[in-house]
Amino acid sequence: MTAIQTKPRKPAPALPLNTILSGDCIEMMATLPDASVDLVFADPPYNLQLKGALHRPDNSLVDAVTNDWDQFASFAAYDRFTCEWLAQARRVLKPDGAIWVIGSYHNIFRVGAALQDLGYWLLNDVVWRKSNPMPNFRGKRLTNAHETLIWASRAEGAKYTFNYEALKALNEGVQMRSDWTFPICTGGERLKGADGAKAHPTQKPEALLHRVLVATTKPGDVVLDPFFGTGTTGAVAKMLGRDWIGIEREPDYIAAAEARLARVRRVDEGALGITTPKRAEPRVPFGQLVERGMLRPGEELHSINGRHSARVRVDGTLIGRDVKGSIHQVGAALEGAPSCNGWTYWHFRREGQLVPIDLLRQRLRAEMDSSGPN
Amino acid sequence: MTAIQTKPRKPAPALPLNTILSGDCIEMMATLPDASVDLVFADPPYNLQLKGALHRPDNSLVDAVTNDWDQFASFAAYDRFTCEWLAQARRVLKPDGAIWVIGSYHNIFRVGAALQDLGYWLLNDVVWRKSNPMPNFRGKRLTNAHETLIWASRAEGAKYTFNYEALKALNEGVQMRSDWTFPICTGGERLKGADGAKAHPTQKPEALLHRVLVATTKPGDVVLDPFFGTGTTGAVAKMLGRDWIGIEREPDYIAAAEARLARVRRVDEGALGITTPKRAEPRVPFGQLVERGMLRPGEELHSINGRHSARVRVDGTLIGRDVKGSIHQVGAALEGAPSCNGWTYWHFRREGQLVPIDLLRQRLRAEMDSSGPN
DNA sequence: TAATAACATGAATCGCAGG
DNA sequence: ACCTGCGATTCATGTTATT
Repeated sequence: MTAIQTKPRKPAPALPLNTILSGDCIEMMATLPDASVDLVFADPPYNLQLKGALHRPDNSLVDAVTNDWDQFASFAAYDRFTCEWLAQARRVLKPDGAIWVIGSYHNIFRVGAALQDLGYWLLNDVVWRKSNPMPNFRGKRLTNAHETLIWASRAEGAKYTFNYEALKALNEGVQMRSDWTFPICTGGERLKGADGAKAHPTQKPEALLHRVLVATTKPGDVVLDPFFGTGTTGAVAKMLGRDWIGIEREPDYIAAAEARLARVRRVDEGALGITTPKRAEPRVPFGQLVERGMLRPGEELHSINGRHSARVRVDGTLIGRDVKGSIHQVGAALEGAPSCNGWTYWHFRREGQLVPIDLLRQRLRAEMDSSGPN
Repeated sequence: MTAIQTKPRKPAPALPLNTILSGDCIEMMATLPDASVDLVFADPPYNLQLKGALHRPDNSLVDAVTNDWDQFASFAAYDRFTCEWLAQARRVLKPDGAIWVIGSYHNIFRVGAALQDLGYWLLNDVVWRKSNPMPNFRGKRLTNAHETLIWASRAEGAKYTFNYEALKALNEGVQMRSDWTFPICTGGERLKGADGAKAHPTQKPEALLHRVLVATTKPGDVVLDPFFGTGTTGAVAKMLGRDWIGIEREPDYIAAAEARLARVRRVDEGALGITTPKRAEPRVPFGQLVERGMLRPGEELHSINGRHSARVRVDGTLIGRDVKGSIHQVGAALEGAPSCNGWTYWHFRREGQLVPIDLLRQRLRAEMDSSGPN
């Protein structure tokens, strides 16, 4: 496009990329422009209602979440807070953006219902199975060995990023499921303060964020984390070549996150590549195979199951029993199916063997690659 | 207590034990006395919002849940229905009773929030991991491979039954976790109509009910299922020596359930012991080593013979000289071999030594083992 | 009859580019 | 914005048909 824009819009305020905004998440999100962020990842307060201190069987004290940022007067107050930050997040999201929220049974049902009420469209709920959860010391319930993540698009029918092939590759060629197993964040990955105490009570493992970001963002996307904590989201985003914005209220967490992020290196460019779907490959019209002499007009093609056949016409259509049309249309008609991928359905005979016509398409694409785009 | 009751209450109506009540679950629960039931197990409509037909890649049609009973006009209508039946269930429960509700991401967040709003006290959410879920045929989301159960007591501070030791025994001596793995209900267990079609679209596996009832009821307890369907709850309750009450609206489901229940025998006392087969070693996707930071994206791997190398990408694939793909594919391509075991072929460098990546897999398996089979 | 291949199916919110 | 038509997409398990 070279046309001059006659009605220039007010320039959008610049995004504070790769910085931590200090303050309340609702107020700070309000300073961000509409439709500016590709992904929100949020680990909100869990609204835990622990009555007293919790002790292990040996009487040692469990360092539970009792910080005052996690106390809410009632479900109603928690719902109000949840709806406010989720509404801001939705405003800030691009139309094709998406959100992840992680929680436990204490809060995730309120979060999920709020997402639905605000018009988000749920795509999956995902279970993080902890390979090393804290046991239930009292033996009064099941070991709480998982947390739940919700993945939602901005609205019903909206597009969203999902790197299907990359996740399939991560899972050794089998479709990725909705239950993911990772250990909790311990050892060297766990940030400690000067006194050796953990810097944040609920630091998430980087492996979890790695999978979330590889699954639902592209390099260069902007990822917003309104409950940044000690910056796991930012650290993994930086490593994976994504831009990030963090919002955090506690100065101690901000300091820990900034020190952490300064140490993170982006991975090499070549390692950022992911397995890509066929869809991205250039479309090859079937007629080209005929024009290029890879198939003769009049040549007979056979269905994959050997039950049907059709002949190639000079214009790249097929003619079968009472049917004419594209390779897809004729295949669908003969099978009585709603649709058919003619490329994998039809085969031609070479030296007694049945060979799928898709092989010819691949050969053509290889030629196009070596001769550059046309 | 031996004191004579001076104001005798109207004698409670007798409980219709071990029968199916025909009708709407809210109306029928209203006929049951207060505080008369030990456990409610409920599998309510999920309110799926399916738009069009779905076909498998082989063009066969997926037999989806399109029954009228799963249709609701809006979230508000669904919430109203949910709160009404949950309120009746709470009235009918004994003070120390408990409830289980199963659902998917379509409805479980509304159910969980309603439970909390009505005064139930959540004890655990439990994930049913399906070992053989239906795949995502279009590759647009994660395979929806689990459903969620919520276990709640009648009120905060109320007592409830939890057979901790029995569940620990079921789990080979390790505390039972909140994620349970079972196959979906197929084969001989799945009830079929005269036409061979499934009698109910969403029949639950008996193994799931077995664990629920062993965990949270005692022999002789009364179990109420307000969405009885074809009677899985009743069948397992009868087998385990619990009393049951079913409520169901559809005459066809009632007929199927009654025929089924007539065939069920209570197990002999002491016959409950089971032997569990030794598990195969869990499959570990190579991508997990990357997500978990055991290998860096961009890190170089070397072939066992030192002749070839390749770099790790963020999605767990390798990129070598003109080849991309899994550790096995790239190894095979570089060697010109038909196949290759990437786990033993590829090595990484640590302190000058070449170490096989299989060592990292073994480390990961050790972690997974410690979390129990479930 | 045994081994093997082919077929069937499960609570699913399952396109998208180009004209 | 609507409409047309290409063409991408599946895992585990149980049952039936075939060799």
